Amino acid sequence: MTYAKTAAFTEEQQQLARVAKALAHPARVAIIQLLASKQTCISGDIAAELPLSRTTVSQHLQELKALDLIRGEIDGLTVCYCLNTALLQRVHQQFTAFFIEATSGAVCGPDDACAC
Amino acid sequence: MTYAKTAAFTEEQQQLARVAKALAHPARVAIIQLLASKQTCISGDIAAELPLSRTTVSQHLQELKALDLIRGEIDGLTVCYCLNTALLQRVHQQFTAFFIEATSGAVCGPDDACAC
DNA sequence: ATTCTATGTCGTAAGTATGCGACATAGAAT
DNA sequence: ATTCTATGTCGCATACTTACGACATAGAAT
Repeated sequence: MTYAKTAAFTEEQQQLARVAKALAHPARVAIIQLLASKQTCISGDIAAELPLSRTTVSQHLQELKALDLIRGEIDGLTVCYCLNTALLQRVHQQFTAFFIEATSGAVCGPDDACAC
Repeated sequence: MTYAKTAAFTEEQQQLARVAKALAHPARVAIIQLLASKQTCISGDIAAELPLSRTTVSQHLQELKALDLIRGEIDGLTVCYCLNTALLQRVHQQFTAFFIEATSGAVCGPDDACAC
């Protein structure tokens, strides 16, 4: 039974890790940036703008959609994706809280040394 | 030749993805939180506080160290880890820039609808 | 010198991610 | 009705991650 000690951590830690995982591939970062830049929620044009096959892009989209970071709406033949900005704002707050917690402590030596 | 389209994305996207990947496991989130909470940069005590074997924790530590997010300093028999707060601050800024970019655009319908 | 202890590395097993071609589906166009 | 087109799903190959026991190393303690 490898893989799956995840449950042993706090929900907060799991949530942060889950979102981090969604951002852990440049294609998904690129997709979010694309959706943010275009006013229109482009659909399969996303695939055309990325150096990946349509299939692979579709999978990345599903991963983002599974976390509800993006949403898709069918419009006839095409599908229209857009960012869930409300969720993204909440996630931003979570990350900020984490980083503030992480950077508020004792500082390491500026070069390479621990402050032990 | 699977795996490795990474190079086709911008350095910025790759960098964000790299760090996100480091945070993409609750154990590593927990490690950073632990190091932030303890004043002393504890070493193998980290392993004792996590529900994972010493080996596995060591691997997670190496991953964080590889990105320079944490630093280790040998002190006799024990090793003393601490956060690289300067880097963490820079990373925080990168994430913030990304999230602001992502949340500044057109907002989705509050319920479920795209604004296409 | 020998033993003890804290860490790290190796090897392995099993799960997961990445990437894509081929197929399926379903609306649009003719 | 048939064909075209935009998407999604399946299955596969390969690579990476996670997790851990067993071994290696190296300083401390006796």
